[in-house]
Amino acid sequence: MLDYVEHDLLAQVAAMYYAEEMTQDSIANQLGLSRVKVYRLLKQARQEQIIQFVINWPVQRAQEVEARLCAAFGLREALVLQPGSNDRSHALARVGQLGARFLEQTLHNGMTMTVCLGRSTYEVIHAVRPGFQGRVNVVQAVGSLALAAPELDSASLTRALAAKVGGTASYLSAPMVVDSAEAAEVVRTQRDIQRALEMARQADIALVGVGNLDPATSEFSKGGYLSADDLMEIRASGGVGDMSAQIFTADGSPYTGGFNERVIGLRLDDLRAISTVLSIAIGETKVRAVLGALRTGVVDVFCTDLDTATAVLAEVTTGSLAR
Amino acid sequence: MLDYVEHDLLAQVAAMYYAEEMTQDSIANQLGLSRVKVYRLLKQARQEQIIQFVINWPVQRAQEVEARLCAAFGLREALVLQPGSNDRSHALARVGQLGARFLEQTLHNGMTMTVCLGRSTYEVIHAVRPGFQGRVNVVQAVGSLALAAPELDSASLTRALAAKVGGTASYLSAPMVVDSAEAAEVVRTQRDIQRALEMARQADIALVGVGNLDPATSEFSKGGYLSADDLMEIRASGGVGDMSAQIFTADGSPYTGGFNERVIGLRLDDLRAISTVLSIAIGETKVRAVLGALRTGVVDVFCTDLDTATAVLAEVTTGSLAR
DNA sequence: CCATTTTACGCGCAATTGCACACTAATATT
DNA sequence: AATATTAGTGTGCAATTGCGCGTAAAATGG
Repeated sequence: MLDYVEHDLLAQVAAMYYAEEMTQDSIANQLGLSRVKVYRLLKQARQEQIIQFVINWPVQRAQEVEARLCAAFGLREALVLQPGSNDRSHALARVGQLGARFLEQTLHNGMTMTVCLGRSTYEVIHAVRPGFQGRVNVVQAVGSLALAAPELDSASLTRALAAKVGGTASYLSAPMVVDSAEAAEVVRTQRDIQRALEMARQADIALVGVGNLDPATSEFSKGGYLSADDLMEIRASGGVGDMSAQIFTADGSPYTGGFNERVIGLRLDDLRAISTVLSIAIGETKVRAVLGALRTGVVDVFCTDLDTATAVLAEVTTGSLAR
Repeated sequence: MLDYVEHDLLAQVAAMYYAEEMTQDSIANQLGLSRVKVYRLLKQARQEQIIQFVINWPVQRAQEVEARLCAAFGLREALVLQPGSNDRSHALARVGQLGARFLEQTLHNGMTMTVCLGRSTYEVIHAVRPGFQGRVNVVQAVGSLALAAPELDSASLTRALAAKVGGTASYLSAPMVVDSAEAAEVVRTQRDIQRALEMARQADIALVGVGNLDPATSEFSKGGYLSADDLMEIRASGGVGDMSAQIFTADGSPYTGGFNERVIGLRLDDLRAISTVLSIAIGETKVRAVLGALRTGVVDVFCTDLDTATAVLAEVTTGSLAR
């Protein structure tokens, strides 16, 4: 964590440089530092997110599609980003912002929230603006995974979010997947684990991404927990995607092939009991996974972009459920 | 207002430059623009607040003092900024942020809010981050004033806030002060004025600054509405400060010397009826004005810095009410 | 206590940026 | 139609910034 005076200096310098558009040189003179020092402080300030660049995208939501999504899946709310005219490289970041705004609106003092893992989740948390929504208890919803990108892990995200909203972080200090259902049961009964899981179950809000089980992009395979073959087998026996590492089938029921039981984290039933489950996913490759996810009845608020939303709606109306 | 595609381009460029730290050159190449063009777009993006620099100050609130303020004046909430160790040039901006966070927490869909004028108010609005608190109706609380700094006027602030939160602006198209109480009565009965005032009275939240009546700094004298002599006379007959251009005395009662009646805007009684009046003020010169303001019973939430707060509390305990 | 590693600092130069100025196209004015 | 006016665009150069590298100070550890 950052010392108060350091933090203050970083903020000071960042304010002078960005907000007041002073040159690094004059900042250095005024504060009695060398210019290089100022340069480095600025770099650190960006790194530590002391300064954040909030971009006011011209958000256009596709309200008609939102309404159709709500109707089709019984959602409480849908947030569908109408993409910008030009490139869509920022699509995920912008959808993340959309989700972050929802969170900012919804989070209040004293609430508990629980977060899973993945890039979509990361983007949402990243887009949350520091402020004092204050005293939010952030709980890790699922065990840790040695990912290729460690900042996408559930524990990292828990920490990041807690830092942003000035709340406390509660960690689930366990691996995400263990070797057998029996081992998982043993782990789950450990006092600290049990406590963390119970806290997560009591959360007011859950933030979950939707994973597809594509060997090329799935976090499972990147983390080395499941080989491409394993994934293919799961898909062959009906799995289409996961939330919080709980795999489900195309009709939204839990996958019964024996993976879910090995996971330390919230179950689909646990999520269903949470009053506000915010789920985010975009991309052509995730359409079938999203369809399954929405059918689990777990999701209350779904956030995506127009392409994905229309693809999902197209899939559901043509009734092409065949695998 | 800004075209969607322009807005999108500005956001695009700003995102690439600031968030992704690309050089202006590479942005230009990628988007097929000249570098100078990119430079100008960036400049515009800052100007139009398409990009905003959110600085995460290490906010330390002086909770003990907050509690004492609440107790002394029956406030619902007090927000007192503990100043940073080094310079305090940013004090007002930081207090503004504190106020802005409160607003962001408090504002919800469909609410109505009303704003006055002044630098403190400006800073709060400036510090509100764009997002979709959505569909807030922002109403001008007091007529317009030809200020030295036009961006501090009630109408400008109304527009600025409405743009930020993506809501609608309702203007009170009248001068702030007219020549006589009779003229004011005539103006107030005009249909549009009446409508705007009524809407302001129904507001859920009011944002007001506290003015002192110092000829050197007061907006009144800068705007040429009151000469230094007039101000001195008002002070001599008991006026110590104003909120929403309504002057009050040291004990918090309305000033009866015949200025308030000439103002087109919310009266103190109107403000008192609003459930959340957020008031901001800092500075040694405002201590006596603040003291009076807090005694009017109008203010529900007061936001300031530690110096001002302690000075106000010192004043109230020593009982130095003498003018 | 000294050797070794780590951390912090600032010089100097190449890359990047800010901006004055000149130039062109579009629009308004006579 | 001719001319003034304005808005937009690109060139060139000075100012500013980014960062590799050598040096010194502080931490580590035997």
